[in-house]
Amino acid sequence: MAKNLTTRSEDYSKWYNELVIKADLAENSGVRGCMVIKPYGFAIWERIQAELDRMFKETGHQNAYFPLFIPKSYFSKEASHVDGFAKECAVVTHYRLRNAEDGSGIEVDPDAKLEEELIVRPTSETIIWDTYRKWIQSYRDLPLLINQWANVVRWEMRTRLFLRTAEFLWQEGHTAHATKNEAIAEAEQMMNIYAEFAENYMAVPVIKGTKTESERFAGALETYCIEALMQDGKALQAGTSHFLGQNFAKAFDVKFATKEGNQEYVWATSWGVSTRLVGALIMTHSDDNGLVLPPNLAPDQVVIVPIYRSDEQFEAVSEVATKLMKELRGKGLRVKFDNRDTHKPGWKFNEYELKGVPVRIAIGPKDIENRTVEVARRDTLTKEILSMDTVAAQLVQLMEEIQTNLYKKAFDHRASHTTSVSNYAEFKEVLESKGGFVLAHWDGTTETEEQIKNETKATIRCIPLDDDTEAGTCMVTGKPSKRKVLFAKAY
RNA sequence: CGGGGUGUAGCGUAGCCCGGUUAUCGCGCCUGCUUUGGGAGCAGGAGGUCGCAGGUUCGAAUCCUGCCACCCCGACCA
Repeated sequence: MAKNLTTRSEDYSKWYNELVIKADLAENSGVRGCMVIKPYGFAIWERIQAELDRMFKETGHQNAYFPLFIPKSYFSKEASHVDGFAKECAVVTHYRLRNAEDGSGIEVDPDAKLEEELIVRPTSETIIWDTYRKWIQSYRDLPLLINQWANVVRWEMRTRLFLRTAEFLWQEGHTAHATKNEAIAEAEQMMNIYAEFAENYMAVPVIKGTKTESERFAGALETYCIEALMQDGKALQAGTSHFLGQNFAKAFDVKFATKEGNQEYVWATSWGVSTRLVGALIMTHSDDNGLVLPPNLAPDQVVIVPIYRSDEQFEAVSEVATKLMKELRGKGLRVKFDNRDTHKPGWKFNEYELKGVPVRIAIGPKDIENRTVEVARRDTLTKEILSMDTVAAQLVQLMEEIQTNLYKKAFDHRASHTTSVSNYAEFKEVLESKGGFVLAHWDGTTETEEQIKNETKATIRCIPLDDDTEAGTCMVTGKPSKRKVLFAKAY
């Protein structure tokens, strides 16, 4: 087991580490918590990208790309924003190296000091808003709906594979609107898209809500989020969408001429999800045999493993397998035929289980004789013999079944690990004994939130947007509370 | 940055307290034969600056000093 993976819970780290290493998902490069993502892990990220990108474009967004380096001065224009990120920025101070005069190797050339330091983007609001000033003049230029797929760097003090790495891949959407309501609607729309993606593609049930003031994004007036519950009872923030008000417009002087001819500041949103989603996927569905991928997201939905002894048998099996592969692909399935002769069937079975491929098909001499195939499900670990003539249609159905089953399993787990409590003692007891989400009344103050965090390590994950709005009194202070909010220990 | 811990082959490790031939074992890797419907068996083989630099000693993986890296706990956080 790799020693250089960061984990927190003993029981949990065991299978997580095993999985990540064995499944060839990724390798920690060892450099300040950066991460090398191996091909299979990256293929999962590419699936996430493909589906999200489609959803963004279907809602009128376009992709663009902005620079990695941000001049320091841009950064200081929005005060609360710089407060939020100042402590975790990588800074470029020089642009050249030289050979050391004493021959000791390479050193930074002191003559190549930058007039103004460059910040490696921890997020791109500042450079994007500086650009938007030049792009937006009239209400006809609005709304501006742009997304960027990029890497960002946050110099975290502690890192954790997939969940918190120093450099990570993400998408960040940045939009500008003519009215406040339109911007709020955009932020809410993107939160809903994230929730839809999490639930329909990742098969991860999420709670939609808003963040409390202390958990809010630096510079935002409102932060919408989706919160998921992992198998170990800890919460994971899976995506955020921010209503930024006119803060960035004012800081970067982005005004537009209205129909009436007035100059007004635009209203902004930003929203993002990251490679953390791969972590969410792993931690939601995996079992002791490894990763379990939902069909809608799996890079390979079906893998065909040939069984054979002689070359003649291999030829015969290959022909049937290739034909089946084409038929399945014709039905829109992502299929791989693993015809490597360097590994035995048993080895392949284990490998694809570890990698979480939803369905495995084995075809051997017996099957050719009987016109059958052996179909194995990853989610239930069951096998059945199906007729070769009907298997293609049945598999399309099976994909939906597995997708639904995984979602239901995760949903049931969350349901049984969500507890509504009426007092602080019970709150502590539940956190201690079974963890998970805890719903409780809170008086709405940062002080009480802070006190609870210090005493229990639980934070308010969100103020849910559901209809359960029964009023009550705060479990700590007894002051009035409009509704119960969602607490949990979080990653 | 504070507190604890660990560095031995691609991975995981024994040896260190109490210095002494050629540094242990497993997985993986290579070759050959037999195997192939759940991680094959046998035989042979390759692979090591024992984290780095000093010191003590006839002799250091082992003892001492310094440094480096990584891991765990805390502050920070998508």
